[in-house]
Amino acid sequence: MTIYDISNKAGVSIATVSRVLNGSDKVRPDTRKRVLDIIEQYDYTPNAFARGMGCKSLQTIGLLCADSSDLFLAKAVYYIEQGLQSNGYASLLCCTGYNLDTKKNYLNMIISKKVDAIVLVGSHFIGTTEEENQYIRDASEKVPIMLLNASFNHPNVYSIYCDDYTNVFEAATSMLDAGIHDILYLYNFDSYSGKRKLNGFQSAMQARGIVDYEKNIQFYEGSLENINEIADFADQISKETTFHGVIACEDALAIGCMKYAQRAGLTVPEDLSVIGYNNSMLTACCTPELSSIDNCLKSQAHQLVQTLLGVLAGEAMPTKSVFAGKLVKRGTTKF
Amino acid sequence: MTIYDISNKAGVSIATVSRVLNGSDKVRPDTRKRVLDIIEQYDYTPNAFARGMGCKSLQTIGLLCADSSDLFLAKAVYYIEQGLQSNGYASLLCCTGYNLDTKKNYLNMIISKKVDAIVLVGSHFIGTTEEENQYIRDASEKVPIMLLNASFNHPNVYSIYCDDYTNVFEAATSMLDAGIHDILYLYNFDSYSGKRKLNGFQSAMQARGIVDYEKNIQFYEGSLENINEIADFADQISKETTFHGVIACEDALAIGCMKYAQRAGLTVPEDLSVIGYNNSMLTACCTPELSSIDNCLKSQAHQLVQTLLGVLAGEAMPTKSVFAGKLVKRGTTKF
DNA sequence: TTGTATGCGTTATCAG
DNA sequence: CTGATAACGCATACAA
Repeated sequence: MTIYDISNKAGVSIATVSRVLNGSDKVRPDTRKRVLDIIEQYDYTPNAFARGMGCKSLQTIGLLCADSSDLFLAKAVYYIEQGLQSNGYASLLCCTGYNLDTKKNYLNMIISKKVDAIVLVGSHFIGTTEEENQYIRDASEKVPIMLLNASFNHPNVYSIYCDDYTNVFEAATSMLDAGIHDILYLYNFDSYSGKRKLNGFQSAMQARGIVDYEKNIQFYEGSLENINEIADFADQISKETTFHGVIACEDALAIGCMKYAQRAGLTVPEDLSVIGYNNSMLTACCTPELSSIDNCLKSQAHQLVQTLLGVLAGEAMPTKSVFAGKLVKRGTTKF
Repeated sequence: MTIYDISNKAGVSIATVSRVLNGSDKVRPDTRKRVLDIIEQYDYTPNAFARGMGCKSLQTIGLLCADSSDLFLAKAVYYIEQGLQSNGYASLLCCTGYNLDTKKNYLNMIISKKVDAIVLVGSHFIGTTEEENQYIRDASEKVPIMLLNASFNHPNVYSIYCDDYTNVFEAATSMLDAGIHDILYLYNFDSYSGKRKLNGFQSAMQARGIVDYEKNIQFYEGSLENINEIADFADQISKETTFHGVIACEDALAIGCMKYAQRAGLTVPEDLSVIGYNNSMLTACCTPELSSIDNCLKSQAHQLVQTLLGVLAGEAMPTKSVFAGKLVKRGTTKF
């Protein structure tokens, strides 16, 4: 079924069919109805590729996400897709994995599909060196780039993120204020956001004149899926250093530490205070419930969609939208 | 940048450029190199739409998933995408939501993009009536349809699933054997898989001559994200009926029940035995750890990809691949 | 081994 | 309001 078949059966030209398809008002009502009936009858759908050749907007946004099975990223994707969909945009979602070259390839691939804009979901797409980020600059020449939970200064790149630095800084400071000076900082990514969080921790330690805190900064490279493995890791650490508080850059890491505490016969929060990050559903799964930093993902996603719509409408929009997160206090902290 | 620009700059015809692009061996090495250099230099990527017009395979598979933020579905998508990618296929992922019409629209949309096959991730796409499933039959006329965690009899439709019926039947029977006769069955979806699980429970009850078990079958319609809301729900139920065992069709529901037990001062598993479903990371997040039915998602995903590759290669492949799940016993059961 | 010409299914620009 | 026709960028049979 092509537009030609429909035009034949309806006794009109393809131009008229095209007009009906695209909602032009310059079609006589009865002609329109005749065409629509044929379309309905033969269950005709225009060929997306031929349509794409016309070079106009396809009302499609490219979504790039490192790993759709990550709790945080999956939720982000969900919010953004819903927001775009309710504004008439379809989403093209690609999971790139964490390899830089793969990310570049996917980005090029998705641009070649003539998307109206690209959303990079999560901070894994921003590297540290100029060179690592060149592919983003290149892409921004062609379409607007939206960043969720990351920041990057460049024309046609819009950043929406949460002030992770301050969040961790304040959480760490609260813990110090509560008299806990030996804090374990646990992280699992060197992404943009991961670095900001780490810096927040370091600054808080320095500001209070804590020395030797570097030995309590630990990188976990396993999977977040495996809580018991995280607990093992915490157990290992406990043999080399002491800590009465934990700040983790992911809720799963924090819960792994709670499991370690339980195994070691420690009581949370009396013997060990724990703070997670993302304020995910995991916070309610453990006992006591996990205190966690909320980086207001939902608001970020909403702001991202609004900004994107504005950009596409040609309006001037803020290149940076920064949200303040907050520590949601539950049972794993006593302050 | 088009194929014409490249051909001009390289001093060859577009046919030659096309051959280089598509890896034809009928190009002289030095010619190939010249073309590749120009392509590299101008960072040229072929237009995906023009390419798609040629009507051949685009090495792309359409993935439809109701909700990418669902823990189980997100993981399924991840496994499938990885499997396809490592076999040279790109994935087009769409999150449809749970509305039937939306699902139909997405299915048509994705078919119009000339995918080589479609994977319906999760059992939410299979309805009970002939009519509800007509859209799947229609789609199967055009491309192979792969079902993950669901079953549907129709030519060109391939089902990969776990025997949910037996899994729940056996779990319930084990609980009955352990002397627990008042079992709460908690579920949140009437999907294909949801119905099979429920049937398994009902059969087990009937087989043992348990009467009045229907009042202990409860449907939870809230979000799985909110564990405390699930606990509230369980609390409500406990006021109308008594139960010393819980079987839930999702780990999150089971954990909600554990939270209820904790609030009510009940000890798990002494006062209440709990079994979840999916054997997800949540099982390790609670105390005691949750016994859960493993529906071997990873194996299902692997089998799906292998079957799909076979189908696309024109080989005869099994229309049904059924896996046996198993109960992974942890701390919430004493049998 | 390389080049030429045609078709793919739309949209958009003209005429009428 | 409607129709004819030219792009759009690429793949490919057919020629050379």
